[in-house]
Amino acid sequence: MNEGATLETVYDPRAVEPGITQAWRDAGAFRSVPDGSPPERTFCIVIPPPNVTGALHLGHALNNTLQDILVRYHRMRGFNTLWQPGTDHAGIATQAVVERVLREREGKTRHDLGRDELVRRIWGWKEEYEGRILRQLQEMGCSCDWERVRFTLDEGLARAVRYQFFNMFKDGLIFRGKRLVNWDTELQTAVADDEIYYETVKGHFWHFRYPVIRPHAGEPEFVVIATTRPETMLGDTAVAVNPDPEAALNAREEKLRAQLPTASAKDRSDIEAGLAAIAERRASHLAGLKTLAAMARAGRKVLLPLVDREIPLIADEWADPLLGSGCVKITPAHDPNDYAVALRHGLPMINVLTADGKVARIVEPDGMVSPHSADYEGLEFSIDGRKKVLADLEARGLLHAVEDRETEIGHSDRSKTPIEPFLSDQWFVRTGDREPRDSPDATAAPGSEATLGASPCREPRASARGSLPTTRPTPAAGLATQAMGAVQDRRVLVFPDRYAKTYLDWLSERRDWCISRQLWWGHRIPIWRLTRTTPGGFLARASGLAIDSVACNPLIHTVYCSPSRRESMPFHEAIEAFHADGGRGEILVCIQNERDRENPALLERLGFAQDPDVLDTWFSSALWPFSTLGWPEQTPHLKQYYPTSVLVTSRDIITNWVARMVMFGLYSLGEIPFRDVYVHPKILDGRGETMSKSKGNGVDPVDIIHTHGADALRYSLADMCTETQDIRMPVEYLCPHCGKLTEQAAALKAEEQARKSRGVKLERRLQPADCHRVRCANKECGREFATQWADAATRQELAVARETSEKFEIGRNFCNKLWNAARFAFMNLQGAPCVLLRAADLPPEDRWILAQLSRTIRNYHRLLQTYQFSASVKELREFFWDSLCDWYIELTKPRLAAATDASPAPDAAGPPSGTGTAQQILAFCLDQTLRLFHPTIPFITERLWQQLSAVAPRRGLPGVADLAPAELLTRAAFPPEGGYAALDDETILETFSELQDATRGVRDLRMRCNVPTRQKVNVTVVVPPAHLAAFGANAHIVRHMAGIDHLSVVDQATRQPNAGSIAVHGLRIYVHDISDDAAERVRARKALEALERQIAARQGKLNNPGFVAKADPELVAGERQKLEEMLRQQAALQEHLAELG
RNA sequence: GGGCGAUUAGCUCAGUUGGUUAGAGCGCCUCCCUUACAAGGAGGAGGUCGCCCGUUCGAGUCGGGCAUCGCCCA
Repeated sequence: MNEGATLETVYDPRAVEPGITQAWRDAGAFRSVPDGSPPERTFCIVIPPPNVTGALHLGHALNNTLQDILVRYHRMRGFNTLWQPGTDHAGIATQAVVERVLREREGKTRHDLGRDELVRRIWGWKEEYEGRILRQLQEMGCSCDWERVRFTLDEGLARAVRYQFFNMFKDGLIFRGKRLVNWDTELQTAVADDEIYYETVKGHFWHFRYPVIRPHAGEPEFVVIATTRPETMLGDTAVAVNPDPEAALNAREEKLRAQLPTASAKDRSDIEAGLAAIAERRASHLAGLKTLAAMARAGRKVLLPLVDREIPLIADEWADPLLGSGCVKITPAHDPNDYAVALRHGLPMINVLTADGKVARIVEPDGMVSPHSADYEGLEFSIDGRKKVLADLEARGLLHAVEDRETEIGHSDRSKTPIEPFLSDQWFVRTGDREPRDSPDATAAPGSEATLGASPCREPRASARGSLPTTRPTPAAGLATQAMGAVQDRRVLVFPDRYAKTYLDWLSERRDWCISRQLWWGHRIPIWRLTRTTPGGFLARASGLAIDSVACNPLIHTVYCSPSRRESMPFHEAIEAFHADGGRGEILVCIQNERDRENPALLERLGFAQDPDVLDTWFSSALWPFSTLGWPEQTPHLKQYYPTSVLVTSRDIITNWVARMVMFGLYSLGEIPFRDVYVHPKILDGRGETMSKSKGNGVDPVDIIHTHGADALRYSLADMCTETQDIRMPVEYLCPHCGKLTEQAAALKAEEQARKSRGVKLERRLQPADCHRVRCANKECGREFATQWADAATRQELAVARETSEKFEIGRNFCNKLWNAARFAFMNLQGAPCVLLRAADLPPEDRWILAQLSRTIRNYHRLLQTYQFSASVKELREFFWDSLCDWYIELTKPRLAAATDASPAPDAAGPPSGTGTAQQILAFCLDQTLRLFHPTIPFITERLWQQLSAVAPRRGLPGVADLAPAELLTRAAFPPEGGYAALDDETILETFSELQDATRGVRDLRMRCNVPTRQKVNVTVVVPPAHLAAFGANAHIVRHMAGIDHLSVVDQATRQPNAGSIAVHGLRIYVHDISDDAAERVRARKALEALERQIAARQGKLNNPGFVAKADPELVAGERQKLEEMLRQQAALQEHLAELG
């Protein structure tokens, strides 16, 4: 039976992929087994856990394809391999999306549901999307150990989180402090910077007068300040003026003047306007500001109106003499810049906002409630609060002026409401170094507080006396310094290495890491607190028995904090201290065992309450490389696979995640979490925007798998994955009616136009998620379809379009080519032998393809080991397509024909190369090709491997490549790292290259003269006498590949009429009877002119004494040789022209 | 404002320590359904390597400046 005929002529991935997936699963092919393999023979990747907010898009497809390539490559090389899968709970993102659905579908908030019910709903969401994500990965062919799937909220990972938190708390690396956060008053949570978008709104700039207390002679009675947020004045604790307004203005002026000479015309007018403004300021404000700066130095105060608070006039650079009045009110609890000013000057911070967006009770710095508090408390902060503050100031005659002004207001991405800066208590991980004599409980290093809005307020903390001994040494180098060291001394290598700078720059700031989130979805902070506000707190003392029980437990750690100290101490001592201080301090108890139900119950009976916040998702993610392996247990997996081999990720989480994994790995295990970090490009859509779940421009890889196949997806992504460029991936809708493509970018543009023409004002660029119905761009169709973002009604009405990108045709075409080449081989490999072959006996094309193969194998290893994915794919493709298909298979067709026909090979003039040899070589090359390609395109190669094993079960090159049989390609041996030395042959590579050029020369002439491919031509090749024999031995290659009927190889000949001619590699080739002389003359002249230009250039180079004297002698000799070759060609062409007359 | 990167053919991108006539894929043009593959084969056209200055015998490549774009951080 003809085995090739059992394959369809077109590769159909849908028919192949499910069966292959099943075969791998049945064989347990990806199961990890700790067997004590040494580290250099162990390979492990932990997946960057996709978050369960939504399904995966092409960015994830790229990330996971690259990981799978590395994993399969190492598995085939015989490494003990684990790819650890799992997903991430993504606290805020997941909770927000579930809350949004809740609001939209049921009109409820999370408070209506309560904590337990909301969390139950989020688990439901998680189950759905985790399942979908894992299916997406499996459909892509990811060879994870599917029996080891983890989730960041799993029991085992919860234990790791607890263990880590407990240790860090005990070591004084986790502490509580104040911090300004971006507060969403609607959702009542802090949100991250990247969850805020800014909108320009029309507002006002109000100028107020604050009275100066007891002004001296010559001093103003009022200081004028300006603000866009009048209501925040209730929290003012200072007014700032620039310490040296004259110098500040001068510096600004100088800078502008320096820019002027080189500025472009459009910048020039701006600069000139700036200079004019400075001059005007100098005249109008400078004298006054200098007075105020002097007053600030003298310690003068102003009276804050409405609340009658005495606040200092301070000198600080933050006050810009060009802006407003030149003075600025300082509201540390409600503005990040003011907060930094307050830290510099030790100002008190007064919070005047409640969590739900009302004016808070106003508590003065001395701890007393302001007598004026009742006037404002409870008003909607920026609405009624503002109105009342404005009215009251105006009534007192303190409103100086009002200007119109546009301001940028931050809005929460989640609730679409304005963000308020809000001072609140948060938990932090200290990353900075310790002062030499600091104990774990000491204050953070001063340098760590320099960063704006990122560090807690100074919390006075005495050094710990009598703190419990820690099990771990606590070196002076903090987490950040240690993590930097791992990259600096190259224990961790970053590819491409420029990203090491991103990592080091970020860590060098040693910012404290805020780890608390006001959410319900996540690992709850394992701290129980007792404060005077805790209901029944003072009952604690009475329960002596309970105190003893808690005190005896070694798995709890207690810290007592009061305004004057922070100390670890036994529980019962903390209780005593608390009472001794009259309840002004607080007790923090951390419980290590997450299954401990007893201690929390005891503590709660004593009046303690668990902190309501959850941990930042990145806290559990930072443990991922070892928590997934079983840590804190010393499991066999942890022992075998930690540290892992490489982390594959995208550059946007180098700081959030990579740096933190290194910090935690070093802290927890004393060992880096991975040896390499490979940072891959990002996938951009047709408009150059990164794909993201929120924009809705992400394409589901399963859509691509449906239209193009998993291997096409993988091949295309790997092929596009170059080192410096992000991947541009124009997205298209696949019309469900006509099957034609409509560009997403164009559809968005059309939608924007349509909205504008309807008079809708666009506040920002439309995103694919805004686009629910689209009209097909195919004019013959023109029907509407729905997108994946359409609501249920629209989806009911219109068919939904899949999304795709024509970029994936690269991969689909490639797979089809591979399929068909294999198909051809199978039709010709029946009875292929596997015998000892001697290189010397092989025809040149056989030696050539084997030498090419060996070189390709070697290059592939090198490229993949340095994460050059695109180059590695290119290397393989060129071998397979350009060499194996276009030359070797074409050349062996006559030899192979003998296997199927009874008749002898038609190419009797060829060398004595048997059919069997061709079969053996082809089988071997196909075998090696499948192995080489398997990591990249696993499904099709596995399928073809099975067929190959059926057709040619015994294959290889005995003595050179002895191939052990393997049931599954995925478990077969990868070709060896050094290639096959016995097959390397530089000479044949050079010789063959000349033959290829000669062939191309003939083909070129034929095409130019319109000779059809099937029409044979007669050719004369003039060869230098010395090469006559050598060329003659290989002439069959040119003859066969160029469609030559009669080929004569001579050492001398003249042109016959109507012969086309070409010079190549010192040969002169005549193709007879195809050309008219006139056309040939024109062609030859053009060729001569081009040649002479090159000759002139080269002669110029060689006549340059500098070049001859300084350049590498070998290079100069090479140039000489090339020049001589060109001169020979020139002579031949001139002769040819002479013959043409 | 600071950092990183990009700018090479119509499009998307390669281009190694500076050294042949700067390459590939897609698209385009011509020819070919030759028994593996039209998702293919053969051939071709198409580039002042963003701009300026410098280093060098020699610059797409190294240095400086400018322009435009992107990302990260503030």
